[in-house]
Amino acid sequence: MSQQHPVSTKLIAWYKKHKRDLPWRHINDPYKIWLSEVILQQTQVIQGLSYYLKFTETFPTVVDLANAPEDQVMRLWQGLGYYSRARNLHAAAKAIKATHNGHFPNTYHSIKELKGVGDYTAAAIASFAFDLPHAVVDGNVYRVLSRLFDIHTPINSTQGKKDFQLLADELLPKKQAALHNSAIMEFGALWCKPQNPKCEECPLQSQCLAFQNETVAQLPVKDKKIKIKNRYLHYFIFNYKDSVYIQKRTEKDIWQNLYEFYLIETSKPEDPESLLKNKMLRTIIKNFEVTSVSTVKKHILSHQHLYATFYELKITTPLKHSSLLKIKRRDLINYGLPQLLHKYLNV
DNA sequence: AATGCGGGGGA
DNA sequence: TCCCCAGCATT
Repeated sequence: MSQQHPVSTKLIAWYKKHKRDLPWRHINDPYKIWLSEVILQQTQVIQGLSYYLKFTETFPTVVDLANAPEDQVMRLWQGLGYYSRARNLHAAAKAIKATHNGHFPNTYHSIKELKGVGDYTAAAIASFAFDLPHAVVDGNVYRVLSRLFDIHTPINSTQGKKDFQLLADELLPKKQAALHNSAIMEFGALWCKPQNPKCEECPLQSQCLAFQNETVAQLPVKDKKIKIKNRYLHYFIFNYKDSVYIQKRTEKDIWQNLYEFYLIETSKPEDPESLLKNKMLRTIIKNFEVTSVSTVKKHILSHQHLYATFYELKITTPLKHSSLLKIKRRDLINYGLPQLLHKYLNV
């Protein structure tokens, strides 16, 4: 039986005093814990909170989620980003219904087999829902551990992932896995922050090697940086009476399985004049009246800069196009839309 | 090992 | 601007 590491003892003491009161801290339903963990992947608590409440209210059980149409799930996820999470969530719910008889898997390995569940999320669910001894390693843990032990191995390298997981495992008190995991992540989020960490009032200051060596601000080390791409999106909103036409994004690209208007994408900025002569556009519609052209809307993704223009077109005969879906404009509320479109439409 | 995937917030 | 956020899947 291993003794509790002094660092863990202090983290837990700090946690009991400073922890935030969050909805998923009061439950042990593995389904809801899973939901919260997927929502919080690469997402701050403040941003994910309302989505967690919406999802648990709309889908009280995993079977309710499994039975829902995908469009409803995507619509509910709208605005949260990383939409593969929603698709995987839905697929995993169906799998739990079909192969686990609606009963949430209760071992680390069976949990990790679910779509959208990796090392972190499997450890989180295993510990929070079943109190199994698996150490979580998320962005907070990387930061806390790299500073405490002054480790400069890049956290996104293979070696770094291995090293930090091993270290996290060593620190984990096997009989208080859930408590310890919560404590170290909350400590990273509230005290050992990326900028302006609260070193002066840190209970671990005396044993923090980075503090001693004055390397706190450099840690954690992360290599590579992504290259930003520019994309130019031209959306054509065909208005027929009180209807508009939308299409589903099915390619392996941003916003997969969300809906949008007819799109012409270019690699460079384009003038409305040249664009309206576009061949593809002309094959779809011959007669139209341009009622408005928006300003260029800039939309920032972490890896792409989008420049979008919206063209409102009035048409007098219905369109026939295999991929375009005709819906009432007021029914747009039922479809998951990229935030870019949502902001333009204000729905 | 490298890349793609959202959107919001803080400094 | 840049960085980060309770990461994961694919290539």
